[in-house]
Amino acid sequence: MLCYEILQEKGYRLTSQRVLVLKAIYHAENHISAEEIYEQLHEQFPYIHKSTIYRTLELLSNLKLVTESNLGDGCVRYHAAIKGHHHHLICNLCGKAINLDETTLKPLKAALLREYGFEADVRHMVISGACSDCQR
Amino acid sequence: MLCYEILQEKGYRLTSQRVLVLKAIYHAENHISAEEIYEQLHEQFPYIHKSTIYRTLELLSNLKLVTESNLGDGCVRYHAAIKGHHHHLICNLCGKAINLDETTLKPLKAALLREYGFEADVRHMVISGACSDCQR
DNA sequence: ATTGCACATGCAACTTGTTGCAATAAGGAC
DNA sequence: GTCCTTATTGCAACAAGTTGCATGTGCAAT
Repeated sequence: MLCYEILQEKGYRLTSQRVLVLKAIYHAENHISAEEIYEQLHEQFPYIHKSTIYRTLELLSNLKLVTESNLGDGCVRYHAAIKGHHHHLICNLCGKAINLDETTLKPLKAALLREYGFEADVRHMVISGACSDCQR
Repeated sequence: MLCYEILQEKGYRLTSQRVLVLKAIYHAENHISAEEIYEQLHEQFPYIHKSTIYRTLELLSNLKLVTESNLGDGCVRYHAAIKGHHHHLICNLCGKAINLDETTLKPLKAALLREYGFEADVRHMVISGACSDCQR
């Protein structure tokens, strides 16, 4: 798996804890929170410490191997960067998360660059509001 | 001030703590965090408890009297809703926050409604990326 | 002005995430 | 395989925010 090589290339060590965190993220169906990763791993491998999970996620995030999203429920969720980008529409009322197609954001990205010279990183984009079911 | 009436109209009590929190938010130059409000008020009025601040902010936010924004620095910041909406472009590199004009978001809002039936609440919108100064 | 009651507050215990530091172990040199 | 260096980990103390509950207080009725 490429990620392991990227870690080593940059001089980071390939520890069993890091491999386990990467696997957990890659095998997760959807976005997964730090706490979910911790609970999942700690059950099988009780020696793994909470702080290690958080520090590993910070590292992987800095290396762009995983993507962080704050879906507004109070915890940051992680996703394997190699699986591609998602954007989310979060319903404030029922909590549903709708995956958003990248093309919908392209005009905005272009407008921000044109008008503000701002290179938007839409990987982190989360838009809250009301989904079609929850509107009156 | 209208806010006090809105509180009472909905059956909430007008306590000195709530008045002080509202004032702090209205008099703040920019967005202000819960902790800043707490420190500011606790200095003058030591009887005010941390949990009261957090609960008051949650209430005011639910009543749409204040707007929450997560600028990505780890804490939620508050802003008086009556002062109007801001949107932010946050630079991942230098941390600068650029105010974003509402008109730039209108096409996106329309597209989300058209394509997903999603009524986006752009008051909470924060877009991260790289500002013009920080791009190579 | 007084009373009663439900809402709001203060408090303390708790949860969740962070940090400093000593012990451990990855991985290169031999 | 063994040794050495230093990044990484586990741990424990800490920080920030949340929650349950007894006490206090706004405010409506009298």
